[in-house]
Amino acid sequence: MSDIRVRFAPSPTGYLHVGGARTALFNWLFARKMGGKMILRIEDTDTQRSSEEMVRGILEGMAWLGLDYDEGPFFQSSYVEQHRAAANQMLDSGWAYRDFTPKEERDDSTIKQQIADAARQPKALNPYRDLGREESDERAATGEPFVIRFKVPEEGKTSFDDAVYGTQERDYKDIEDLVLLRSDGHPLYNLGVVVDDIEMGITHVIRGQDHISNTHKQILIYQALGKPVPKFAHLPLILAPNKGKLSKRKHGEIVSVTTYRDAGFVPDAFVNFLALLGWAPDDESVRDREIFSRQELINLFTLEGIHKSNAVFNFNEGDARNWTDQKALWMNAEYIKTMPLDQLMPMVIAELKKTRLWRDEFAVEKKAWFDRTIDLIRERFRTLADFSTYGRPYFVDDLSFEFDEAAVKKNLRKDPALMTLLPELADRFAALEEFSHDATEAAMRAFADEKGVKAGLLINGARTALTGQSVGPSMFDVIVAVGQERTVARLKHAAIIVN
RNA sequence: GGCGCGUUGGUGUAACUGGUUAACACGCCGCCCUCUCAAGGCGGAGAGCACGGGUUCGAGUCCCGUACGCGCUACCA
Repeated sequence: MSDIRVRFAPSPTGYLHVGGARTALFNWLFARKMGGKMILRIEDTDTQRSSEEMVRGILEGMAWLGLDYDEGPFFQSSYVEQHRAAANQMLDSGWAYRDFTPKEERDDSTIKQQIADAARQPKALNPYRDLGREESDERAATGEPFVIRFKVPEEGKTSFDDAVYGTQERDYKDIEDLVLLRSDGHPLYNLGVVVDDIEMGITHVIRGQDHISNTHKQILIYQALGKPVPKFAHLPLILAPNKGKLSKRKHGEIVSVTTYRDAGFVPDAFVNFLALLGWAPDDESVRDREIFSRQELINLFTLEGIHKSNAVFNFNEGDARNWTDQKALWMNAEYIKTMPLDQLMPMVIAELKKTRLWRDEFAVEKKAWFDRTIDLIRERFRTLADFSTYGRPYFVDDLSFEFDEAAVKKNLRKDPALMTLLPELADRFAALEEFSHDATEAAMRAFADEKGVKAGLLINGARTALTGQSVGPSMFDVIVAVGQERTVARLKHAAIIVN
C-alpha cells in the first residue's frame, strides 16, 4: 500500500460523459496500479448549475463502469468555510487583496471586448492591488462589497513538470489576478480545488488538459498557502467527430455513458475502449493486442503511456447500425462472443428482464437449453440489446417477433412452392423421434431430394419462418434451439405470413 | 488579440537513446468457406509521417518558421 492519493472531481453540471469517464478511469487505473486511494469529490460550488440529479447521474455512470472509490463522495460546497479561511489567510499574508470595483463594471456582456482591448495594452494593474490594509479593512467594515483577488507577483514565472506534457512554464505577467472569493462570499473554483486537494492529501492530480493553464494559478495558491504542490498529469481531450470539443449541449445523450449502458454495452468492453483513447501500453509484448481485461489494464497502466494529442470519438448519430464509434461496437461484440458464459449470463438475464422476455424456467428446468441458446446466438451480436431484438424469436412461444420484410421477400416469397413445401416439412419434423441437429438435417435434405429442390431453398425459407430474419446461426442449430414444437408450428404458419 | 498545447492512412494507436520497402487494430474492398451473415479464414487498397526550411552520411524521430486544430484567457467549473 502506497500513500498515493488521486481524485476524480467532476462538476455535476450534466451527466457523466465519455471524457469525464475516461478521466475517472485513468485516475482509477493509476490508484489501483499503485496501490493508492481513489477519492471522489463533487465540485458543486457553482450552485446555479449543479443539481442532485446530476450527481446521481455521475454516480450511476461510475458504478456501471465499475470504477469504485475509497473515499467520498465529498461535496466541495461543504468546505466553503475552509475556502474562505484560506482566502483570508492569503489576505493576511499579503498574497491577496480586496478589490472594491463594482461588479457591474466587469459585467459579462463586455468581457470579450475587454479581453481584446486589454490584450493590446500592457497589463493595467488593478487600482486596489496596493490599497493599504487599513483602508481596505475600513471600507470592508462599512459593508462596501468586494472580491478577494490573488496578488500575482509582477516578476517571475511558475513552472511544473507535467507527467504527460513535460515542463510547463508561465510568466507571472501572463496570469491575471484571479478572483478567489466572489463579492457574495462564494469561493471560486481555483481556490476550492487547491484547498480541497490539500485537505484530502491528493498527491497526483490527473485531469483534462483544459486545466493546464489553471494549474499555474493553482500552483501560486499552493505556494501562497505554504503547501507542497502535487504531481500533475494532464490528459489529452476527447473530441467530437468534427474535432470540436465534446459538449453535452451540442452532442446530447450520445456522449453520456448511461447511453452506452442502456444500449447494451458490456462495462468491461467500454472501459477497454476508453482506456485506449489517448493511452497505449508501454509494454512491447502486448503491442499488437487491443483487448485487455480490467486487471490487465491495471497492470499495464502507466502515466508515461498517455500521449499528448487529442483523440476523436467517432460517434455517428443518425446511423442506426453504426450509431457510435465502430471500434467501440466491434470491441463490445468481441466481449459478448468471447467472454466466459457465466460472466455474460447475468447481463443477458438483466437485458431480458428489462424487455420482459425473461422467464424463471430459463434458470431452472430450461437452464441447459438457455445456456446453449445464448452461447449459440451471441456469436454475432454486438450489444446486449441484440438478445432482446434479434434474440426474441428464441424466447417467445408465439409469433410475436418481427418478420423482416426484406427477409420474407427474399426467403419466403421467392418461390411459391415453399407455401406447400414448408408445411409438409413441418409434418416430417413432427414425425421425428429424435430432434437433433443431425436428425433434422438428414430429414430436411432427404425431403429436398425427394421434392427435387435445393436444400438451401428450404433452409433459408425455414430461417425466416422460424426467426423472421434472413441471417443467423447455422440453420440446424437454430432448429434445435427453437425446438420441435415451435419449429413445426412456425413452418406451418409460414404461408399465413406471406399472405 | 495574448498565452499554452498538439499535428503518423477515414478513426484509435505503434515505431528502442535518429539507421531496412512506417507496424497493429477498427472500418473499407475483394476472395474463400457456406444454408444466410451482421460469423469465420485469406488477401488488398489506403499515410511516406501537416507544410517549408535546416542540422546530419542518414530524421516521423533534433532545431527554426508557417499553417491548421484544440484549450485557457469570467465575481463558470
